Amino acid sequence: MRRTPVGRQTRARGIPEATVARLPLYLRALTALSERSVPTVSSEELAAAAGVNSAKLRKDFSYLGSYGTRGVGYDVEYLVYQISRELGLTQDWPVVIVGIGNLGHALANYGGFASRGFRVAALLDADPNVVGSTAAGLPVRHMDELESIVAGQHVSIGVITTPPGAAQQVCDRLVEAGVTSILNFAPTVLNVPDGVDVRKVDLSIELQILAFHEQRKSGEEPEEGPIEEPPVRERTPGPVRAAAAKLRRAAGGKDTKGDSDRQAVLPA
Amino acid sequence: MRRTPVGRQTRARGIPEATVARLPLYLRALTALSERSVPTVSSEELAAAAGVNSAKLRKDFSYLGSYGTRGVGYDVEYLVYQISRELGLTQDWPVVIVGIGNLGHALANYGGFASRGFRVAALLDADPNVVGSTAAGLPVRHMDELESIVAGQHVSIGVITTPPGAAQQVCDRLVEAGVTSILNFAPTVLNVPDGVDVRKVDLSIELQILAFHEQRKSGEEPEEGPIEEPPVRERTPGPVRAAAAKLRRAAGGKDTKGDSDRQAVLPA
DNA sequence: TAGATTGTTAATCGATTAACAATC
DNA sequence: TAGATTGTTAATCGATTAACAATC
Repeated sequence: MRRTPVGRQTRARGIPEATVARLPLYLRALTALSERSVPTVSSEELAAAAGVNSAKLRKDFSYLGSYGTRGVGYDVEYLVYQISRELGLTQDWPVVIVGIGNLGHALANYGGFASRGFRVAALLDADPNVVGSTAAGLPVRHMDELESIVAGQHVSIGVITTPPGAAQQVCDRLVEAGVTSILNFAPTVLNVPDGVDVRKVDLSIELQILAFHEQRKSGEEPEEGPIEEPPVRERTPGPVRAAAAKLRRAAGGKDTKGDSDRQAVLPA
Repeated sequence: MRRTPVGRQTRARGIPEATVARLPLYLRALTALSERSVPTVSSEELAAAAGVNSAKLRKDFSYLGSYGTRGVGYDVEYLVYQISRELGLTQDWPVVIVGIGNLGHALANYGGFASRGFRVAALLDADPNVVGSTAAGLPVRHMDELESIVAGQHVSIGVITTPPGAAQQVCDRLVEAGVTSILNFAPTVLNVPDGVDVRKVDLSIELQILAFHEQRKSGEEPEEGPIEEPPVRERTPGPVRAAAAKLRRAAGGKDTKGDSDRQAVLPA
């Protein structure tokens, strides 16, 4: 366990992860208020804008310090600054994107990137046909340059948008080169040494979670197959694969969903 | 609170959200094992492949039922089927993608989409210049067709990849048309009625969370400015905006990071 | 039977929430 | 002062984890 020193003055270190994950949401809402020149905001209003409840917001802010004024609310600009600083956004974060396919392209063009301290230091790809093209005005450079770019530009954050098969290998090279934070879009579990953070963004997982809940909305219980035979449970493992796969394919045809009314969220 | 009936036979309903979110990870690891024709796997092995610890995995599986064999492990094919069914992946999920910019394009081409029951029913865009082009072999259709497509193809899942300004409006139309699950890539908080699920994928938020931890790794405490004056706390809100913004810009220049050794994860 | 591994219990930890005293 | 709203407390809830009895 890494132990960070306790704050010298007021605040104790150790902001809960759940709070850290919400700070960007608050910051976004505050930035919108700031652009509308709103001077102050209450926890109730800000919470509504960020999509959380106000008790949670106040608790979250209490980890940062006492930045509000009782009876009044929070000063928008002041809070924007405090949260930005807490998140480390008052400094510049050069980022490399590895794998310039469709997704890498999309990310390179993503506006929100530059807006908050993040700067695309380089786009990298292993494919000679891609290297030399440009994306978002930047040249795509060859993977061979990874190490020198990371070292030369002090890059500590890498984004992986390669095919899944290449992700671990790319990750290893990034870490070896000195990157200590990785945002992984490839559907792969990455193994990294201690001290390296990995976060993942996974479309497929998100869709599957939605499907889980959707299935329940349409009134379907996935427990036992309603009419069809439930797949035979093979107690003795061994040559059961083919049979099980067959069962799975057969079960794939089942679909009571097409009949249900799309509008009815909770049909009887 | 929605109350689902208790399972008729063995299992009680109500799988914890944290467990649901991990089922796709297990499924992916199991699918890889299945492709390698591995017949059985222990909780220890599977947990390692999925990047969790084995106690958690066994607890998770215990919510689904008793699908393992003591002393042996889990039958890979059988478990693939059970988890697929639990997640609702044994049925077909038509999906619409709204907003065919860089990201929408990338998603349309995403292979993992089709692999697990999800099928792109339509690509939609409001821009006449984009409508009629093709992405991933599918024609981009106009937003006007949204309602008829959702109704006609029983679409219950929508993916929003529009600019942030259009997201809520698109969301409203999707919900009105009958969509009850939304995956939102736009950096906007979406308001939806009860019964509609929203999940969000937000690059900017993920990067900010990484930056937070990265800042701590480089030994920097964001508490009080080390040398610079901490920004003046204006107690009386009002015309403080300009001053605070100025302070914020000034503080942006501060950067002790460039000096630190990229390799040293925990410098003293 | 002996060895292996699951499924479950119980303890612990972290996050959420309502309520309200403090205070502007 | 009266009204409003923060910051904090304490209760509750949900998730994680180690340990081990059950059992293949």
